[in-house]
Amino acid sequence: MDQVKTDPRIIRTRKLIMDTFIDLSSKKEFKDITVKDITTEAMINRATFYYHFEDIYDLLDKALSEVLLVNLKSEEYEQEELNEGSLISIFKAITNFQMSLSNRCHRGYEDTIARIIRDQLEVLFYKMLSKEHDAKENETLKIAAVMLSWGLYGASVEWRRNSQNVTPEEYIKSVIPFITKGIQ
Amino acid sequence: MDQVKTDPRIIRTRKLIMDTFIDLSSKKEFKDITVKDITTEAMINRATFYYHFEDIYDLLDKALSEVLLVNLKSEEYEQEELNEGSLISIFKAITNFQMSLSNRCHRGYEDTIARIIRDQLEVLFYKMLSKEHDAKENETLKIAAVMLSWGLYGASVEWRRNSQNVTPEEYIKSVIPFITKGIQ
DNA sequence: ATGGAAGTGTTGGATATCCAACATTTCCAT
DNA sequence: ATGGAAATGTTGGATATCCAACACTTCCAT
Repeated sequence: MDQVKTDPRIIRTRKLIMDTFIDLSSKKEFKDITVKDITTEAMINRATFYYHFEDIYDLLDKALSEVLLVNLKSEEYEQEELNEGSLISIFKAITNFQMSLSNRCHRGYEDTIARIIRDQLEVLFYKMLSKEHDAKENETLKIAAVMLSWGLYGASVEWRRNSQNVTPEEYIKSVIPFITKGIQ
Repeated sequence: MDQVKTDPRIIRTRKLIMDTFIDLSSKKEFKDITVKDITTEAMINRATFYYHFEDIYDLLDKALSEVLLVNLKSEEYEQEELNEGSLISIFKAITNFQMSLSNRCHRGYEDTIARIIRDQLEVLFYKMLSKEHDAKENETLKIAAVMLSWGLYGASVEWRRNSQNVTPEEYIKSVIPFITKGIQ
């Protein structure tokens, strides 16, 4: 996969920072977390933080992406077809992730988080679509991926707001034919 | 206390190595643990191991000392007098430590471990004795510390072998007058 | 408004850790 | 016994991390 393996110090330090950040996130709101908080708690130098991340928003971005990736178990999906089964489990992963976030007070950063989720979904959908379609449809596939990611994300927001009385699976299942077979 | 604070990287790495070692010790016998095992598990470079420890015996030495120190809560005792109360709790610490070790298969290394325990005790006793006696008795105090450490250690071995039906406290309590007031 | 305390990013030189390579020793199957 | 595989220590150069210092911004008590 990776031609050059990354220095173990880098893996160690990034994990330390991210874990500490996620840990702190469950105790404080994001806006009250400073870079110094993280670095002292993680026992790494503040300068080292800036060696790995541009700023604290960059960390938020990467930390959430990582957590979401775990939920999405991306490598597995990339092997799969884009059908009813995989769509349902992706949707469940999204709602799971959002529910887990809601315990961790990131109030005021919904926009950032939403963008991160959609970015991840878009990449994933694009990969899956590419496997089943010709390369010359490239631009079309990208747009399709964008629409799918916004669409599924929007559905998850709607579900969280109004429909938690039904399971995510039930919620999304009925509309899947419109995705796979089109609105006709 | 420490005039120069030690580099956080050193603290981090030593802890990683020691924790990994103690962890491995509960799964394998000491003689089957290699330096490579430890370093790969701890995700640090083998060369780094030799930067901190002479060899694996040096690690055993330092790791056990550290664990024992925690049991002895050394700083606290150093404040205290050498009387019935402190002797009892030190004895309890020793037996505690030995019982915790016996779960961790260090078979064949009793001698090394015994030496480490006695060394630690000797240092502690010497400090406590020095506080209550004149500096010019120095050499005598050192010998007394040696005898106390061997004596208490020996008692703990005996207790472990033959007398686990009584508590360590009961076991040692009766003989304490011989220590504090002499055999007369 | 103003000054000071705390947070942010950045820098250069010091130090710890990594890595690959090497010679040596230990182990053990044949 | 012998040869090869694995473990041990060691080394030099590359890289990540530390630290102290700096200029700059943000906040907020007076």
